[in-house]
Amino acid sequence: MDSIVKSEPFHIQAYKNIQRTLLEKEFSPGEQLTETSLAKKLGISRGPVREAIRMLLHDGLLVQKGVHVYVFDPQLKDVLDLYLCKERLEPLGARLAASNIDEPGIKELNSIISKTESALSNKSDNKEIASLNTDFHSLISKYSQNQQLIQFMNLIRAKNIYMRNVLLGDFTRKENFIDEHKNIADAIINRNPDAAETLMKEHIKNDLDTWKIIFNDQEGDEKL
Amino acid sequence: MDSIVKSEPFHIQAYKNIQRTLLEKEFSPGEQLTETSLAKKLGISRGPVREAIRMLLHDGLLVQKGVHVYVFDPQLKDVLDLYLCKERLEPLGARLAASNIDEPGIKELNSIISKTESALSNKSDNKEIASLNTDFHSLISKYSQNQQLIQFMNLIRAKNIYMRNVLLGDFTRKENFIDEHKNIADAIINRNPDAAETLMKEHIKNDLDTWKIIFNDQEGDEKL
DNA sequence: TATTTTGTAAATGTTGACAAAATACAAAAT
DNA sequence: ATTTTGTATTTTGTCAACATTTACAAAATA
Repeated sequence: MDSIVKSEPFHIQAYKNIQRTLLEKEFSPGEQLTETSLAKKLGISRGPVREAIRMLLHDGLLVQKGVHVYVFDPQLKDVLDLYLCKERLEPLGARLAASNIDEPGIKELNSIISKTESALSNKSDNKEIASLNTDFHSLISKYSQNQQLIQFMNLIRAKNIYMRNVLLGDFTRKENFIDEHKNIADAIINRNPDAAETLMKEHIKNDLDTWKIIFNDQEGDEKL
Repeated sequence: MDSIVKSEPFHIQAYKNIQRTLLEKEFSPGEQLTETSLAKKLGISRGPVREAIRMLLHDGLLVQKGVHVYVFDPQLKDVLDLYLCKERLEPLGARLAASNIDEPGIKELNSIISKTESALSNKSDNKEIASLNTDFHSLISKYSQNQQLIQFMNLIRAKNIYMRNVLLGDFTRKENFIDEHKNIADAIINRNPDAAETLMKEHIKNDLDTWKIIFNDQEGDEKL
C-alpha cells in the first residue's frame, strides 16, 4: 500500500540543501550566488530560494554586498572572533548539561564516546570522526536545556565547520581530543558543573591552539 | 536641488517595520500573524513579507507552530535563559571595547552618558531613558570590533527589549544604573579590560535581580 | 444522538511573468 | 590612451494567480 508522504516546504529543503552544500565546501568562498542558478539547480522557483537565502544571510554563511549575495570568505580574524564567543558560550553549555542531563542523555553520550573510540582505532576517515565530534558537542548543548544557548551554538557550530573546511581543509586534530571528550563526558555524567565547564573551556582553547599552529604553518608556506 | 533617493527593498522595510511593531508590543504575545494581513497592513504583496517573517523567525521574535506563525510569548524561563547567555557575552564585549575603542568612540560614549544624566534629572519618560540605555550597550558591543559578537548582541538586545516590554511593562530600573554605566564607561575609556568586564558582569547581574524582584511581586499579585 | 463525511473558507506553498535595477561591454568622443 | 556614453544582458525586486493544506462547520449516515 502506497502512502502519501508530505515533504517539507521547498524553502526549508532549499535552506538545508544550500547549507549542506556550503558546509561541504562545494561552492568557492567569495563566489557569487544567484537566485536563478540556485533555483535551477534545485529544480524549484526563485521564491523559496530567496527565503532560504535570507536565512543563510542571517546565519552568516552568505554575505550581501550591494544587491548581490556571495559565499562567506572567512579570514583568520573571523576564526578568532568566533572562538572568543564559543569559548564563553560552550563551557556554559557543558555546565548546564552537567546539571540537566538525564539517563537517556547519558546513554547517548556514552554511545558517542565509544563510537568515536572505535572510529579512531579503525582509522576511519576524517569525515566520520568530524561527524562524531559534531555529535558530541551538539548533544551537550542540547542537554543544556537552554533554548537560547542551543540556538547560538547551532550558529557557531555551522560557521565553525564551514571555516574549518575552508581554512584547514580536511585536517583534524587526532591526538588528545578523545581524552578531553572523555573527561568532559565524565564530568557531565557525574553531574559536576564546575569541572564540566573548566574542561570544556580548556578543550576549546586547545582546539584553537591547533588552528594557530596550522595557520602559522600555512602562512610560512606562502612566504616560500 | 533634488536628489534621487533609492528606498530600501520591501523585504527590508517589512523586516524593520514588523520588528519595531513587535518591540513596541503592538501585537499581543501568542497572537497569530498571517502573511496576508501583514501584507495588507504594509501595502505590499506577500512575497517580501514572507522573507521578513523568515528573518524574524530566525531572530526568535516570531515562532512557528505547524504551518502558522505566532508572536513570541516569553516566559520567565526564557528571560533566565537569555540572561545566562548575555552574562557571558556582554562582559566579553566590554573587555574587547576597552582594548579597541578609539577617540571618536570615547566621545560618543561620554555623550551618551551625559545625555542619560540630563534625561534622568529632567525626569524624561521611560522610553527616552530606555533608548539611551540601548545606545550605551549598542556602542560598547560595536567597539568590541568582533563581528560575531556584535551579531549575537543584536539578537540578545532585541529579545531583551521585547521581553522587557511584554513582562515588565514600562518599568525601568532608575537607581544605580547610571552609576554603573559611568563606572563601566570609565573602565573602557581608561582601557582597563579586566575592570570593564567585571563591572559589566555585575551590571547585568543587578539588572536580572531587578527582574526577579518585579517578577516575584507580580507572581504574588496573581495569588491574591 | 454519535460519528463520519463532505463542503467551504482561510491560510500557506509555489510559480511564472514582468518591472526595475545593476552590470558588462562595446562604441564613440575627448 | 582614457573617459564617456549607450545598449544589451543579467540579476534582483515585486506581484498576482493558482495549488495545496488545514481547520472547522454543516450535513449525511448509522
